[in-house]
Amino acid sequence: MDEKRQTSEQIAELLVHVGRTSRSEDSRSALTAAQWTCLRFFARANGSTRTPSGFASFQATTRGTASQTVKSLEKIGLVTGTRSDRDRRSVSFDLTDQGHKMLAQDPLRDLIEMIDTLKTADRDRFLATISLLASTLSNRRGLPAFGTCQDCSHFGLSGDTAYCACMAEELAAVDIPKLCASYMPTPRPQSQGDQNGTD
Amino acid sequence: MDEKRQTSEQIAELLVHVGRTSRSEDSRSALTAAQWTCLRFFARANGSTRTPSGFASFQATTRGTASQTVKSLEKIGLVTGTRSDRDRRSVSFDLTDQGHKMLAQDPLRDLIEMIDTLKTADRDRFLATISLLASTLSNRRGLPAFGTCQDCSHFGLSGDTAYCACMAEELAAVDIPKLCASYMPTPRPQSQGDQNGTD
DNA sequence: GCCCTTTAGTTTCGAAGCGATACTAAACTG
DNA sequence: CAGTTTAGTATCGCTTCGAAACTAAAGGGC
Repeated sequence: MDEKRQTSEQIAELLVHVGRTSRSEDSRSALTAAQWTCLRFFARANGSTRTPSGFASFQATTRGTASQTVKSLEKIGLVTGTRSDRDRRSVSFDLTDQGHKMLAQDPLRDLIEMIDTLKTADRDRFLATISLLASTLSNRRGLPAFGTCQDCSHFGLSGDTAYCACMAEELAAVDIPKLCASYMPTPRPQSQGDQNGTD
Repeated sequence: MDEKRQTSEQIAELLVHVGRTSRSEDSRSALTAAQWTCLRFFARANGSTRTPSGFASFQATTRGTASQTVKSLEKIGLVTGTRSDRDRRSVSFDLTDQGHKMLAQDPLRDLIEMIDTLKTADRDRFLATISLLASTLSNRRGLPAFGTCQDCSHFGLSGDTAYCACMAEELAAVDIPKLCASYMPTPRPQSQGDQNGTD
């Protein structure tokens, strides 16, 4: 009983600790933690989501702060913005070549490589648990969930073209595995499909 | 192939995200993230470790910064410091009653309760994986490891009294499950470090 | 068509956190 | 008993972030 509680505390603290130390190795990192997160986010979010507002809600910060972060990345040439045609207020950002080059030096690489060395089964279980924690946490906090289009309840296939019911439009193939701010989790029937391929 | 890499990236980002959103719910939290971490640390570290220096190395920050954080907690009455008799330079901090009361509202509670609801097997596996990640990460970064006395290689039992080979003294029962800055992982089969105990 | 509200994005300002530096005092070294 | 190391503190300046005010575009109702 108290044993359980202590284990949970330990896990929580380790989670925070690992997250914290992974974000920006020391302060001699090329970018700040917020800048890295933004760069990563823009690399992984779909067109209508990689905007200042999208990043603001992803980071649970204000639009003003998010705008500053984006602007700083634009100033050093890592991202470029283009105004949307459908909505002339909206600006969508893309990584430049330099941006991609910088992303290759993401301090998170250390952690990622370390996770890569885990056994496949361990990694999958770990992913399942942390996903659960993340989604439960964010909707307990009232924060919007972020997920990929392919996992979204707005997602549909008619023939061989993907479709987003939320945008009410066709979905480019490249956007299917990307993050979307309008993500709605599909009611899921508990995970199955074990793959017993060990690493 | 690339599937694996993508899973690892996803895990790493979720880790950072969960850590980040758990640390301080918004900014209307009573304390800052650093203050919460300090309070938590002082609640869990043993007498010779819950000092400004101990917290500094735990947080991988400077002693100056750590000192400020501690001072701010002292000013609002959550911790009190007492000078050590053995070393008159050193100050050990304890939580006051108010400090314990505050800790009960730790924003990390949310996450802890959530982890409590996991199945025991899942929780244990999760702990094993994240512990591995945390320790690998910290010694890749050259950061000192923190662990409990009972898991430490300096720990010993002679009869029914616990003993710390590092401090060269008896260990109070209450300190056995606590964090120590002088923690040395017990040699796992394969690790070959210098056993030069003095630092 | 026109007004009113909402939303995307930006700018400015003030507060707070943190790192660097310099300092005091106590403990070790030889 | 000098010289060095270590614990802790105080100060300064930079950076970051949130709050609030603002512009401009879109939507809604009539």
